[in-house]
Amino acid sequence: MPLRSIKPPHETRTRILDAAEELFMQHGFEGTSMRLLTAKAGANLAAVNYHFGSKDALIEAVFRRRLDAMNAQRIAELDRLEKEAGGRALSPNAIIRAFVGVSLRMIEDARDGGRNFIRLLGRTYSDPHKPIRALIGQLYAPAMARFKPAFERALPQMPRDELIWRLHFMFGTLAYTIAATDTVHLIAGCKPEDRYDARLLEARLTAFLEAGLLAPPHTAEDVKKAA
Amino acid sequence: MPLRSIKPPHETRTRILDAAEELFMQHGFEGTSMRLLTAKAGANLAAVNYHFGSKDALIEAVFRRRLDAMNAQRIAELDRLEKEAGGRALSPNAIIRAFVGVSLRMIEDARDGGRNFIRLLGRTYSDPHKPIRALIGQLYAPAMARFKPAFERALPQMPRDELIWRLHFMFGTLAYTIAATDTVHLIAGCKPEDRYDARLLEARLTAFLEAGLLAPPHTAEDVKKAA
DNA sequence: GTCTATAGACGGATAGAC
DNA sequence: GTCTATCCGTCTATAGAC
Repeated sequence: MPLRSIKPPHETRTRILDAAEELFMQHGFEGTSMRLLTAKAGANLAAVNYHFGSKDALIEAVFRRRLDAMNAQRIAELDRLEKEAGGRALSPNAIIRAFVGVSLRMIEDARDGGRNFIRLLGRTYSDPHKPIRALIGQLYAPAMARFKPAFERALPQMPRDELIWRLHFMFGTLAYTIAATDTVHLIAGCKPEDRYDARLLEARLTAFLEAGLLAPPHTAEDVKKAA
Repeated sequence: MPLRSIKPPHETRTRILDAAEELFMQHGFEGTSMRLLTAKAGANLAAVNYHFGSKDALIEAVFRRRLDAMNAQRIAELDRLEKEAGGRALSPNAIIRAFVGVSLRMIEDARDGGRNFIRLLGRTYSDPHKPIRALIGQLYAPAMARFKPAFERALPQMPRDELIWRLHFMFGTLAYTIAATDTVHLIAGCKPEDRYDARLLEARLTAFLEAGLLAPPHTAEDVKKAA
């Protein structure tokens, strides 16, 4: 058995990606220097350029590593549900769970750093930087193309533009929840005990999102009241 | 009438704050240099340190300028509603509108730059940087202290921990909505026409939030399903 | 209050030895 | 693949003239 270097748990490339997830989450992309990052990864400063080419390419690699797998998991889950249902339409509740469950379960995944990534992802949704937006949009496209028709089928009576906005709101609630779950104390005054119990959080969030998705449509009067 | 400098519409201090809102929104705090910022403001590089002391102090001033007024407006609106209602409890719908309306109306306010601030605010909610979090929490505290009891009174039957989570979700939906309203096309595939009609957006968002707030509580079975 | 000039630290990226 | 050394640009902040 060959001697292994002192460095692992993982290879340099992997350690850099792990460090990047944590530091980008904490300090943002521009606020994270390659010096700090490589130091945290136990790698040399030049290693980022050797393995990824540039800082920007590293950022892209960070998202590709996880998002493709996450969205594949969502689609597989939806496939499974539809197969189980035979020809019957799925409930909105089940479709919501298939989407949000993947993210929420990662909150608990402290072992391999999924928790860092999911929080990074949550804060990146509200980053207006164009290349980032384009990348995120591209990586989500397959899942969106699969879930939107599923919701349309589950809610055939809902106007399409209303549905789009409600999916948008749901997406936003999820994004904020995964980015800022540890700020509930802003509202509570103290931290609830269950904040990292993914199953309880999924039940709470799904109840909220399902009700919002199925809300009665707004009326012309509601629009007038908003003056 | 004395000759005015070529520089105004506003004073240097104001122009710096306006430029800061726009650039911080676009590039984040760390991604915005004082060189670019003062250039955009038509001011000298040294002006930031003269007027604010440091970059960090400028960041704080950017939030103080708007948030105190916004939250005072929210509280005044709630005062007015309660006075109108005499002793009767307010509807959750009305309380929600009093809170979200202030933010949503600013989305349309391109004239004095409120739109830039509101988008900056939306993305700052998911910034984990501790001093920023502390500042935001501090500036929101008076409004939170006023709105939480109002919701509790409107929903006396709802368990307190459930209410806290639902307020948290509502806060998050609003944050994402104001930060990323121009990304609906991610879901839609094309941009809806009404994205900047504040009244329509308020009606849509309020319908969603009210339903989520009033959702039936999750059951023990829901938690089990989330495995 | 506004300017120029500059200090002094830090940024990403690369060349070239091993 | 990994290292050291270094180029060169940018950063915040300040000193001091006007």
